[in-house]
Parts: sequence; structure tokens; C-alpha cells
Amino acid sequence: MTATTELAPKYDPSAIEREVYQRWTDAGVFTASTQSEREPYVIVIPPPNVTSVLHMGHGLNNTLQDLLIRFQRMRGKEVLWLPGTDHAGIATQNMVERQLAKEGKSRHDMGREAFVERVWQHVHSTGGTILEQLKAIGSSCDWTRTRFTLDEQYSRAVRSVFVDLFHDDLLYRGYRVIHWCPRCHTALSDEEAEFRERDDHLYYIRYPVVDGGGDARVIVATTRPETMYGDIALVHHPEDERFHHLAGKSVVLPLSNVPIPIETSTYVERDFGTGMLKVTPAHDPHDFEIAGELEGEYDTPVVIDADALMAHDPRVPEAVRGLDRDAAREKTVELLQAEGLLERIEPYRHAVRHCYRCHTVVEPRLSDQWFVRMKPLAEPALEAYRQGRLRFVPERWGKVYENWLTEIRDWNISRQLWWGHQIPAWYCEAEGCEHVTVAMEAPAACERCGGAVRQDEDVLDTWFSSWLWPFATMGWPEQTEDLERFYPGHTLVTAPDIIFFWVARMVMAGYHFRQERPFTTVYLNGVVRDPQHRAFSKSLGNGIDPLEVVERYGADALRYTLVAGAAAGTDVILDRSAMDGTFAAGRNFANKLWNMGRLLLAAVGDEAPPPESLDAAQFELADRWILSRCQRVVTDVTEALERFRLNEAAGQVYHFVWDEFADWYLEQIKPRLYGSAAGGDVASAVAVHVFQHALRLLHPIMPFISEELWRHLPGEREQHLAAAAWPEPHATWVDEEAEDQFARVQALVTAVRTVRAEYGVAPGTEIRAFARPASPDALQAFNAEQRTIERLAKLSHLAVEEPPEEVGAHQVLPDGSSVFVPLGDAIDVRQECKRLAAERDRIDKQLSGVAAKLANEQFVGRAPAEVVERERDKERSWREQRETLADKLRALGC
RNA sequence: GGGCGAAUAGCUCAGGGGUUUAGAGCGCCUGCCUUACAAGCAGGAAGUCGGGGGUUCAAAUCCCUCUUCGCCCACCA
Repeated sequence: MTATTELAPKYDPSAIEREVYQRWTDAGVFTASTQSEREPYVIVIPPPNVTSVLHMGHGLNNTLQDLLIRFQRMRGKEVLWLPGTDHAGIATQNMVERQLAKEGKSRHDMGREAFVERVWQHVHSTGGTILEQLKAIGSSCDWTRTRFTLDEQYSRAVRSVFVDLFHDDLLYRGYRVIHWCPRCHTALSDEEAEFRERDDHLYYIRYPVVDGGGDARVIVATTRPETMYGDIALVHHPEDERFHHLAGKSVVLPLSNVPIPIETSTYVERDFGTGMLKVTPAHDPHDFEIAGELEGEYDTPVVIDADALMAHDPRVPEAVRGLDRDAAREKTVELLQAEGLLERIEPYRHAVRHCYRCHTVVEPRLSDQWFVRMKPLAEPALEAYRQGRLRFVPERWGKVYENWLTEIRDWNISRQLWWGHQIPAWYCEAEGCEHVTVAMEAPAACERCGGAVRQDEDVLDTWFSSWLWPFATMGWPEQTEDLERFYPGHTLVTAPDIIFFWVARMVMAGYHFRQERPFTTVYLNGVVRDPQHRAFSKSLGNGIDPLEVVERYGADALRYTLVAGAAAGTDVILDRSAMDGTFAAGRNFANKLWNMGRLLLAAVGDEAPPPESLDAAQFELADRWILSRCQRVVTDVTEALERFRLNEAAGQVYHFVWDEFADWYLEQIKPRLYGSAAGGDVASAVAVHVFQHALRLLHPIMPFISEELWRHLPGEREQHLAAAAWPEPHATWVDEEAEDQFARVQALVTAVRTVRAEYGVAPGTEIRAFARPASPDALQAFNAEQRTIERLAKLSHLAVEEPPEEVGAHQVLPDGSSVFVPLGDAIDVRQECKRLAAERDRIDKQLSGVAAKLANEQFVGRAPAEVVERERDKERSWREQRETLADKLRALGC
């Protein structure tokens, strides 16, 4: 017999988690094989930033992935959960630049090579921390396949994609206005420039009309007066009659004193501002487009530089040159006012684009960048969704995906950074030859003229490497065994905020480069928030560190809380100021499991035969009941997991294990286990069997404690639970009769307990009870389980017969049976009368409700027969209860 | 401007046309240190399911509308 002392009375997760994890990795449980015959199941991790540390969002996301992975592994799939990290261009570069700033240096002081070397150092020293932290929450990734988006092999994949797209004319170099972060000093894609509401002003500026006679003015409303020095024209809608008298005229650009023409454009909204718009092609993407459509040649004066400082340009007044854009705005307004050219200023709230990394207001900037032509790539990705080959859970996110792909615009992939994949394009430096060589490796010379070449200094958008993650991690473009075996994958688990950045683009890349979707289901987990529904963030300090939770409550408690608290795709609210309350359910549950394990270890021998090997005739009602319940729970939990109803699965195991197995079954079999009743071997065999099933069902959610208990219990302990088989329901053990009968036993025991509690019968006092069964089934149940009932309800005597004429308490059971507990002097007759009268009134209310329903011909005529029948049963039950109560009241002489 | 989601017990949330009397965890109240577990056991209180209207024999559930929160998208400068 295994000594109980092996397990401490309180579960201490920190004492076992590390070792358990070590045993899994030692045994290679997480390593996927390309050789097995099993069906594959693949998840690629959303690669966290290489320098990041684990936060609760990762905790939730990876717990869910691990749950699915462990579930499928136990179901016999050849499972691959591929881990890795992302080089995170802007984020990582910014981080290292901040370090340099503390040393009083900038990356420009060091030069590109030294800076990149420095970033690598940083990555090597701190990078990968997050992967270690994932182990602490139990993530069963295949660590032999860890990848990084800047690995040499991965870089080849990225370059290869660039070259392929270029040759397919899906990639081009374009000169246009893009989003520029003046702080990060790089271009951003549309997705990376996030809109944020901002309180601003609308400035109404007077532009004097050239030869307009006297003081003719055109008034233009703008939010950005400082860009006016770059104006090349004013435009109004061609059908706007208010301005027809100005046809062919020009205005003087105030402060710059250059004439600019008045033109027309259908782009202009007549109702906004004054109906006249200033065109600043270098500093507004739409103005750039308008300018392109205007007749004639126009310059595109650049009046704001890369640092968002005003240019030293003749158009810019001297007093404004070199000011940053905000100061320039103030100064410009001041100058306009001085010249009487400012009509008025109105408060104005609008959405302004900000850098998604540093939240600086983005500056539109005219420049050369590389773009991916997205429309053709989006087609198959859209088709896949519309034809149901790609599924979203919850479904509503599919519409978000579809909408974005439908409205898709070209993707700017150039970043003016040093950290990342340098663009594999080489420009010819020979005079007059403007040829661009795009190739996997540096060409020795220009492929057209043989002149010297210079590589594009920019790097690629981080997402231009991560969109290849599902296959570049498997060795693509080489045709590897992994690729053969594990692509396409199956489920992607991620947060909805990167549907555009990542999910949609992976689908596009998957179809374009592999002619196959990268996964079939996208499960979107929610966002972790605080009780005010604010997302966790460092600046707010409202976050909870998952590792602190692991330390205090254990990884399983963390996982249980996250899984049980996250219905498909809904946000998870966690309260930092109430850690104990937040994680209590998981921690308490783990402790409960632990103690159930202790009980079984103490009571059960070193061997427990499978219940099938026992003589079924020896099974008592409780045995048949728990075995039957167990089969149903296996079915329900399996189905819930298959349907991604993860929180329901968690709830089902929890309630089965705690409310049914522990509170009823284990309590019921104690006399048998302790030898005071016969049938101990049957009880322990059934108990171990059911508990083992529960541990299997629980393992994907709470891997550590389930594995540790599994190891101690008799059974297949030589095998890791992580690699054990998922249970199959045994239809032959489903026993509805036993479930019904045991439900009656439970009801009767509960009724007596209620009486004891309500009438304050001392816990030690044994009492008598008289049951009046409502049906032969009920009678059979009471008779069969008389001893169980007596024990669990602390009865000295249970009689299934007419109760004596005595004062006592009366309880009605759900099936209409009733129980009477004589209480003699313990009862206060007047109090009891009051209590019973209140009870009678309540029943009358119910009764009249049901009666009214049944009197309604519409209901009886139209509702399904079973519903009507149920109502009839209800009425019968209430009526009986009513009569019984009336008897009781009479007996008491109320 | 368009779209999506949420509003259910003190708190955090499930549920989703008829399932006895709407559920869970935490918290609260009462009684118990019953030899697996006080991180426990037993019992209990607590909700007119955000407001209003509608469809239906039947609405927390479906439809409309309003209010309040949150999110996403968007070229009226």
C-alpha cells in the first residue's frame, strides 16, 4: 500500500510542477514524430516578441492552445505545437535604442553594423525568456522545433517570398504619401497607424484672390494650418455654384506669398467647412491623389521633414522654419492673425492616426516604399472563408475578416529600421541606369548594365516575415519532412486584434505559396481586462503577472480560472486587488483533487482491478450510478471540447468531480472502504476507475496535478497521463434507472439535512425519519439504499411507512415523495404553524399559476404534448404538496 | 459616419422560446475542526435576467426601440 504520508494534506503546486514538467520533457512527450502513422494535429504558436515577458494575455492564449493540444494528443493524434519568437522590428529596435539613450548614445553614433550586433546581444541575453515562462504554465510545445523569425533558414524564406512576389508583379516600388512615425523614424502600414480620437481645432484661413479686386478672399477650413506652406492649389466641387465665379482664378498662399490656382475635384465634400479644400500633396495622402488628378504639372513641396520639423524652405516663413509641427501650428496661427487672415477657430474632435508602437501622431510623408499588391492575394483567402473552408470561433469575427479583405489596400512593407530582414533589392549606381535587382543573394553587379549596386537600406515589416510562420517554420522553401507531414495545420488560437496584421495575411500567404490554407479554424480568445474593463497595460499598472499567480496558486489554478472564465471569445475580467477571490476556485479545486487522491491512496490497495473484471451483481446502486454518470460526463466533456466550448468542459468536469464523485460517491463508500461494510473491493475499484477518468478529462485543463496524482494511483502509472488515451464512454454502463434511483436517495438525504439545519438539531443527534414514496420506483430506491440514507442523513431509523401522529417537520421531494421527521419538543408549534402557512401560501401561488396555464385552451391546444404533460405533472405535484401541508396544519391545530 | 459586442445575485460571469421554483464561483448568513480536504462539510439568504414596446399559447431567450458601457472599421480636410 502506498503510504498516505507521501502526499501532504495541503496541495503545494510549487513542490511538484517543475519536476512534473521535467518528466514530460525527459520522456519526449511533446516531440512530434514525422514517422508515426497517427493523424497529425498542428498548432503554430502566435510568436511572442522575442524580448517580451509573459503577461496575462499570453497566459490565456497559451493555456487555450495547450488545452487543445493536450486534448488532441490524448485522442491519439500526432500532435505538433510549434513554438518560437518574433524579432518584432520596431518594438525591439526601440527597446535597444532606449538603452542606448541611457548611455547617452544613439544608433547613429554606432552605425548600422554595430547597432544590429548590439540588438543581437540583447536578444541573446534576454530573448527567449518568454519561452521558458511558457513552461511554467505547462505549455506542451515541441521545444525541439523552436523557431525565430530571423533564423538564417527563416530569412531565406522571407527573401524567397520577396523575390517571388516581385517576379509575379505582386510587389512594386512606389512613390506616395505613407504614414511616417517621426519618433520611430520609419514608415508604417495602414494597420500600424491607429486612429485615436483627439480634441483639435478647425482653422478658417483667408486666401486673398489674385486680381479679385479689393479684399476678395476664399476661406478654407483646415485642422493643420502648418501644412499650408505646402499647398499647391485650392479645390472645390465642380458643381458647387458658390465658387463658379472664381473659375480660372488664383489665390495668394498666405505667408508664403506664392500664387496657387483654384481647381475642382469631385473628392470635395460641399457640406464640410467652407466647401473649399486646400491641396497639400506632400503632407496628406488624399491631397496627393487629388493633385495627381489635376491637369497640368505640379510640384509637391515638402515643408515638414522626417523629424516633423518645419523645413528650411523659401515657402516657410523664417519664424517658422525648424519648429516642430505643434509649435509651427501655433506660430502660423499667430502670423495669420497678425495679417488678418484668420477668419475664426472652431473646436473640432476627430480621429488622428498614431503610431501603434509609440503612440506618436503619425506624419503623412511622401517617399519611396515597397508595396505588396494585395487584391490578387486576398481573393483565395476570401473564397476560403465564403466557402466555409476557414472557420472562425466565435463566428462573428469572420465578418471582420471578410470586410477587411474586401476593402484591402496595398501593403507598405518598407521600414526605415536597422533591425529586421534587409530588403533584398539592389539599386544600380551607374549613371543613367536605374535598374533594380531583386534576388535571394547580393548580386556582384547590376544585372542590366554591370554597374556597381547598393542594397536597399530598409528592412521589411515584421509582419512580412510572420505571415509565413505556418510554413517558414517548417523549413520552406525546402521541401522538408515536417512540411510534408505538418502543413497545413489545424487550429490557430490568437487575439482578435491581429486578425488583419497576421491571421488574414497568413491565409493569403498559405494559399499563394503553398496552395493550401494554413489552418482550418481560427479560435479568437478575448482580451484580459481589469474590473473597469480596461485592457491590462504596463502604464496603468492594473495587470496581474501570470508567474506571480503560478507562484501563489499554482499553474493549474491559473489555467482553470482562465479556461472557466473565458466563454468562447469573451473577455476575461481579472481583479488585481482581489487575487485570492479571483483564483480561489482553481486553487480550491486543485486542493480538493489532491485530497481525493490522498483518500483513495489511503483506502485503496496498490492495485485496483478494472470494474469490467468484477461481478456486476456485486455493484450497489451508488456504484452503478457513478459509473453511469461518468460515461455521460466523458461524452459531454468530449463534445464540449470538440465544439470549443472550453468553459463548459471545465465546468462539467468540476461539477462531476466535486459535487457528484466527492460529495456523494466517496462519502457513500467510506464504510465499505474502511471495512465496516462489505464490498470494499468493488467500491475501491469503481472509485479508482472513475477518478482516473476524471483525471484524464481534467488533464488538458490542469495538467500538473492530474499528472502527479495519476503517477501515484494504481493503474497505468508507468505511462504519462499526458500521453495516455482520452476516455471513451462505455455505453453498457449508462444506467438511467440507477441515475433516477440515486437522485431519489440524494433528494431524501438532502431533505433530512435541511430539516436538521432548519430546526437546529445538534450534529451528533441521530433522528428518525419516515418517508412516503410517491412511486414504486421511489420505494425501491429508499429500500435499496436505506443504509446509505441513514448514514448520510445521520438517521437512527428510516421507515417507509405512515408517520406517527407526532409534531415534526415535513419536506416534499422533487418527485412528489415526502419525508417526515418527528421532532417532539424540539419544535415550537406556533413558529411551525407560521412556517407551514407561509409554505402553503407559496404553493397556492404556484398552483394558481399552473392551473391558469392549463385552463388556457390556446396553451393546451398548441403547445407540444410533452410540455403540457409536464405542466400537468407539475400541477399534480403542487396539489399533493398542498394537501400534505393542509394535513400537517390540521394535525398541529393551527 | 458604418458595424460589432455587452447589460442576469453584492462581485466576476454561464445560460439562451416551455427543463419542477433562472445557474456557477467568490462574497455573505447559520451550524459543524465528522480520522481526504476549514483551500473543507451541511444548510441558507440574495436576481421583476438594463428601460419601453412587439411577435407567441409561452420571452431572460426572438424582433423593434431607447439608455449606458466597451471594441472595431472609416479619405468630410
